[in-house]
Amino acid sequence: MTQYHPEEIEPKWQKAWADAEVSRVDVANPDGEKYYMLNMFPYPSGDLHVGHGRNYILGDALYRFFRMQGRAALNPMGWDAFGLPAENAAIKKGIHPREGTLRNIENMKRQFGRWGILYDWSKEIASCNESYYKWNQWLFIRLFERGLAYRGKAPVNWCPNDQTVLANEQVIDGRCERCNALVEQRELAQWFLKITDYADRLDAGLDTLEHWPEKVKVMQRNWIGRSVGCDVEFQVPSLGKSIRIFTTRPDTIYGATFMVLAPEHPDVAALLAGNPARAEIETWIESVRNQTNLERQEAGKAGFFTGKTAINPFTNEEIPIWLGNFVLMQYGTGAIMAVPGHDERDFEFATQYKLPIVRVVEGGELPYSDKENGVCVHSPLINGLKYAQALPKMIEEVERRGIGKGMVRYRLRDWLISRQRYWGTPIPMVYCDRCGIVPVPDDQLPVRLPLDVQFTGKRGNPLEHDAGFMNTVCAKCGGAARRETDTMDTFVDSSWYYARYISARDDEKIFDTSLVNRWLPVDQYIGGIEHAILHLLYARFICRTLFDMGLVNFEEPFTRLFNQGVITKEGYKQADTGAWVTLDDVTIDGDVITQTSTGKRLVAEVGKMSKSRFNVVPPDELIARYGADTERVYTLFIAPPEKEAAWSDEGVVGAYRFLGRVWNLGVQAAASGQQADADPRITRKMHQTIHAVTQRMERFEFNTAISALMELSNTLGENPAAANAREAYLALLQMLHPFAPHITEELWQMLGQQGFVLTSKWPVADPALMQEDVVTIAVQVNGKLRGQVEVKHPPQKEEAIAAAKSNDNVAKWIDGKEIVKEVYVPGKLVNIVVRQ
RNA sequence: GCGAAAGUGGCGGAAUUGGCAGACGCGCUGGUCUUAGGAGCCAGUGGCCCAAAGCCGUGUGGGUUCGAGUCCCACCUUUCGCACCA
Repeated sequence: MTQYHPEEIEPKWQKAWADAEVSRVDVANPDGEKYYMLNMFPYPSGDLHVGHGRNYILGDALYRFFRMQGRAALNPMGWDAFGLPAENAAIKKGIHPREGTLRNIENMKRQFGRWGILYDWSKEIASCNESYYKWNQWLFIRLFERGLAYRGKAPVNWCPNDQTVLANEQVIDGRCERCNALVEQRELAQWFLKITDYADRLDAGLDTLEHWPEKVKVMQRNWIGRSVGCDVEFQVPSLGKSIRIFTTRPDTIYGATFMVLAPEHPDVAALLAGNPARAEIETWIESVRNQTNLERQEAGKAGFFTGKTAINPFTNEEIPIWLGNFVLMQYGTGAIMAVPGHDERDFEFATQYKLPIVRVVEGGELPYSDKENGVCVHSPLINGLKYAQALPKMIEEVERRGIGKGMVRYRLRDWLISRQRYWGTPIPMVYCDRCGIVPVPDDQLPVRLPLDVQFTGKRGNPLEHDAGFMNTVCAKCGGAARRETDTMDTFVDSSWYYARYISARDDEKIFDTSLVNRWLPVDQYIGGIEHAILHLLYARFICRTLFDMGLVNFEEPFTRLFNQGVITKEGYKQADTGAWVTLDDVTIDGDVITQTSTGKRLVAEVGKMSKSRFNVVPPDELIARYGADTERVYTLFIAPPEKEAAWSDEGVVGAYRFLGRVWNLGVQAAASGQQADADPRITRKMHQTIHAVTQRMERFEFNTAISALMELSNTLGENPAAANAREAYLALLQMLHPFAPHITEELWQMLGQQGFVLTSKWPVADPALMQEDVVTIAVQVNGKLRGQVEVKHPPQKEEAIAAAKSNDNVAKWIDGKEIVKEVYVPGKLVNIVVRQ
């Protein structure tokens, strides 16, 4: 009997699919109803492990399923190819970022191929290629023209030793990860995209995303942080001006007993004039300035009285103006009215500094901030009202008096896209002494990244030392000018790539609007939860700007979103130092785990696969031993795909055995054919399985879809020579194909079928044939299971109850007792209730 | 602290609307084939006494119901997200 040799058949079918260009889609003339599915394009880090595989295998299984369902499925892939790691490798190992990146891309493409994943490579894109980043630059200029790209000041992490800007992840405990120097904060002029202009639309749009995980929408909503309230001016007589505050609770304004400003507030200097403690306060302000928000919070609330007062416009009382470390300059106006009776933070501050606390809302213990039930008191204009009525009334009054207006504010800040880095899209702007900031004209795009540069890791961005790049002429006046040396955040690259796939080779325009409108939005987007906020929010933002430019006719780029869970595996670390240990250095003896080389005690910890934990499972070895089909089946069988799942080396064997059994059934069927009589169990099981698997595929229940296929295979194994086994076996191959594409193609061919399984038509279940002719009914007495009876299909109530009562064991429990009630659940259960 | 999700055999996990808890697989036990088995095949496998019968059993405690893993209330644990945003 022929043995199952995955290493022989897998390359064969990978080549056959490639030769037949099975995954290529003609977007202008699709063959069927479009289905655009997309895996988030990866950063080409070089080596994929089985944890990464989950994402891509899942996508490929869906892709194959939808194709077999007759959809024109598009499944493109590309590379998020710019970014810091490649530049770090250039500094550390002397490999040019481009060279390293291209090499990694080649390897990852090879790995995708070995997994049997079908992408339409004719549409491949890599963000580091000119043909892509040219359009990134083009898009940036369009945003600039619309006032959505602007320059502003922002602090950066600066390493004084290396003379360079550091990303947050390069700062470890406040020090440079490379040279260990203390990192400073520096203010630099940088490019921003005005995402805040779209805050309201991005927030409202979330409500239309029915097929997104609730979790992701909540995270985005929190990030946008929409708050409705109003601004109010408080007069400061000693300064002869007013200070503006923002509040979401103008209904509590009668309870505002003091005011607090952020230490960075512009009026602080004037307010401190004449304060005897001024020097001390200024020292404090300086120390707070150097703290991050987190450090401020950990320090606890602190503040100082400025010595000046403001007038509460509703009580007309003088209230003290304080400075406080808990008030943030970046939000609202950097100043608040403090209502300690009805705000926990204000309450804490007031208690600490013995400031007056008054109640203006009745309903509970102070601080009381319940907006649902609280009722206003001591607030002449709104007494007796609840928040819902008091809020509009107070806003109206504030506006009538001309001391403020209703406001909606957001926590969302503008998107800082400047990176003082080489390996990214150059921002296509020029600084001219005469004309100021001038965009590079479209016909001069792309602004190319020079390839011949030195990577030292010192003196900042290599582009700043490249005279050929820096020096240019102004497009407006023709005079000498200097190029922008900042490059773009790679999230810009990924904010619109899903549209570029449709026109990946178009050199004339960013994409073909009519084709993009035909294929987008993406029907199914698949990726990790780590992109729940930034990538997905930026993509939604840029999509809206494209909509406003008339380039697309939809505002939401991704109709359905799926976040796969991570794959974990146990790693081992030293109990005392916490240092991770390689697997080959671990000795396990019952519950005692020791490090072989040192004899130290180790502890096992299950976590995400990563090189630093030495717990990655490389697919190459696994595939060499069991084949890609086994890895695919196991990966999808291991757990529901959205859940975290622990990889088990033993578990893989189960998938391998299953495929081995499917193989043996096929070999048997091909050799002997079917001589025995048709087995009605097989036909029933086949239709039941088709029904179950189809439904489970649609619901992403791959683990139970596979278990249904195992059941069908087990049923076939009980009677492989039945005359109807072949038909059921072919259906099994088709349904197994999305999970195990290679073995199913081989067996399909072995059984003399024409064409690919991939291009065959997904089987359809006949409900009439699913029906069992004998129905097993569970019998309970007083809700406890006491027996089972069989009745003919279709089951009748009277018949079922009569059969139940005549069951020996059941009779034992009801004899001589009064029957109170007989419950019948059609086709499933009888419950006889007797008086005890 | 706030918000969300989840707690089921030794393990991963099944169980549309409340209706036979533990499908499927791993592991384990026994058998079989074998020079050999970390391969294959067959059987068994929630706990309590070997079996039958029975009793117990889905984080804990209550409740609703003929019937609860599923619904309601309170609590415990874990994971994730947010965390001075006025």
